[in-house]
Amino acid sequence: MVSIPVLTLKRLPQYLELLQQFQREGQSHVSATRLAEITGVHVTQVRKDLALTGVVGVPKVGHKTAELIEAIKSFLNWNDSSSCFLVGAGHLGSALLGYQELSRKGLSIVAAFDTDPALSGTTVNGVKIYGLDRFANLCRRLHINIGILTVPSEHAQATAQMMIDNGIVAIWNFTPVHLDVPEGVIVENVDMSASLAVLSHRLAEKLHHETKVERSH
Amino acid sequence: MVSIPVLTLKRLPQYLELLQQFQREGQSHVSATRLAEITGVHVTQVRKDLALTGVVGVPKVGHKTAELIEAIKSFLNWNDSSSCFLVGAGHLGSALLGYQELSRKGLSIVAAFDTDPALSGTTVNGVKIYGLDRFANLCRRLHINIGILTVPSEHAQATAQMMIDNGIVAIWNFTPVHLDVPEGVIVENVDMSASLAVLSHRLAEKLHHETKVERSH
DNA sequence: AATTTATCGATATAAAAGTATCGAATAAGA
DNA sequence: TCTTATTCGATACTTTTATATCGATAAATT
Ligand SMILES: NC(=O)c1ccc[n+]([C@@H]2O[C@H](COP(=O)([O-])OP(=O)(O)OC[C@H]3O[C@@H](n4cnc5c(N)ncnc54)[C@H](O)[C@@H]3O)[C@@H](O)[C@H]2O)c1
Ligand SMILES: NC(=O)c1ccc[n+]([C@@H]2O[C@H](COP(=O)([O-])OP(=O)(O)OC[C@H]3O[C@@H](n4cnc5c(N)ncnc54)[C@H](O)[C@@H]3O)[C@@H](O)[C@H]2O)c1
Repeated sequence: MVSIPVLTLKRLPQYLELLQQFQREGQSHVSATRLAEITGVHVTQVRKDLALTGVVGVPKVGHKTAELIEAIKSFLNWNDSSSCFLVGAGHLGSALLGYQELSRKGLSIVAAFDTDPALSGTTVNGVKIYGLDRFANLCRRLHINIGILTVPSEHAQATAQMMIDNGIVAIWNFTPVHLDVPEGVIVENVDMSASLAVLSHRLAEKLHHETKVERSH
Repeated sequence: MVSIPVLTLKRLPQYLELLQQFQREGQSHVSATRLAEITGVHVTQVRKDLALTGVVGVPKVGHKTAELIEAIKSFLNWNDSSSCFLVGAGHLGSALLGYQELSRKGLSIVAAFDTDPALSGTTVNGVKIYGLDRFANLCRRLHINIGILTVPSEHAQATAQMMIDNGIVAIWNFTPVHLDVPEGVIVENVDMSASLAVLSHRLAEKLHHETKVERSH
């Protein structure tokens, strides 16, 4: 089996976003050239990425927008939605509970869990919040295999372990903690710090450079 | 000037997180070997990454934890905090306003902006929310050059443009929209969709594989 | 004091990702 | 109908990133 480059996987949602916009605008066809121009990704790269989803384009016209959207969605398994649990309904957790788009990306949060007794029993955006004591039972009964981790950093590892112990095999980790998990368990980190690091360094570089240029005049 | 690999920049916060944990545990020294073991990054890679920050280690003992922390922070410019504005104080926006750690990563949100009149004048976690009409004036007066973008997708491009028009040169973009900006403006996307895409595909792959194995018995 | 061991840091090799080139296909215009 | 322009998709090439190797160095051990 050909393994898909991670970077391709990461670019696909970007194409998808654009394609959906094009579709709303009523454009029936889109060329790789066009996608490349807008995203800044090299044309050849776009072609390679799209090729992996199995679509074929026609010369001079490109790809059928609808077909391409379907291809990407089905490739990412974003067509039918997977149920998942969220643990840690704090600032970030409740933002995610209120994030409508998730369902369009194949993810449906069916329940949330929090240690805070004040939150227990409440509902955020239609999702009920339970105490942690309910986790094991519900998780096994509903055969949940995706967990969203938004607890404070110091509880990240223990919470991840609890998830795994109850059958969760994929963790979407929003904490900056590196999770130590058994082989076979998928951990995907949403690394805001990483992104901020790039921003900070780039900006510092830019400002520093500008100061130098100014001085030299 | 040697340009720093993006991937190095993205790994640095991960090391930093670990180092700070080690420091709390009272470990005065850390070796690249150790960091490699925990993060899963190859030792040689860790060494190269650290080397870029200018630190030097000593054989057999590694690096001084405190020194390494300082080196990374100063390299990322996370020592002194930059002021920034946040636009779009909705679900995600207010989560970020409540995110204490930001200040430890060199970022200080000094004001937020939202079109919703109900939010105008309120305070979230000590940060005041203003109407958009106040943006231009405040932005210029305070010489803000970083903007956090958390408005609904359909307003992303226009809001980004407004930021740029008022002197913002770096945008931390949480929307899935590809922003079209003038040269010189830094855009850093926090791409949750990208991350989710990797998770979804990996999981689908894993589950599919397991089903196949089961069947073959 | 000599030896072992763990680690560093430099250099070399390998793998992955990105970019360029080119022929083939197809629609639109001459 | 023939030509031209545009796009596709395959292959070759380049650059970047990751991994392996190796000598040097400093602490710990004999
Ligand atoms: N807030 C943000 O915008 C943001 C951004 C990036 C990363 N993060 C990360 O996300 C994580 C959560 O951040 P936050 O700002 O939402 O924190 P928070 O304190 O607002 O929310 C954490 C929630 O988890 C609950 N909780 C605590 N221990 C728990 C446990 N063991 N099991 C279940 N629930 C538990 C708390 O009651 C609270 O409701 C942190 O690791 C943070 O670094 C947050
Ligand atoms: N909620 C999440 O967890 C989450 C996760 C990932 C990405 N995002 C992205 O972040 C963006 C915001 O998501 P959200 O869930 O916070 O949405 P939201 O609707 O909860 O919040 C948006 C806020 O922006 C304000 N707003 C609207 N137009 C504005 C304008 N022109 N200028 C200033 N403010 C304006 C609204 O009043 C609202 O308060 C979206 O693009 C979404 O895709 C959200």
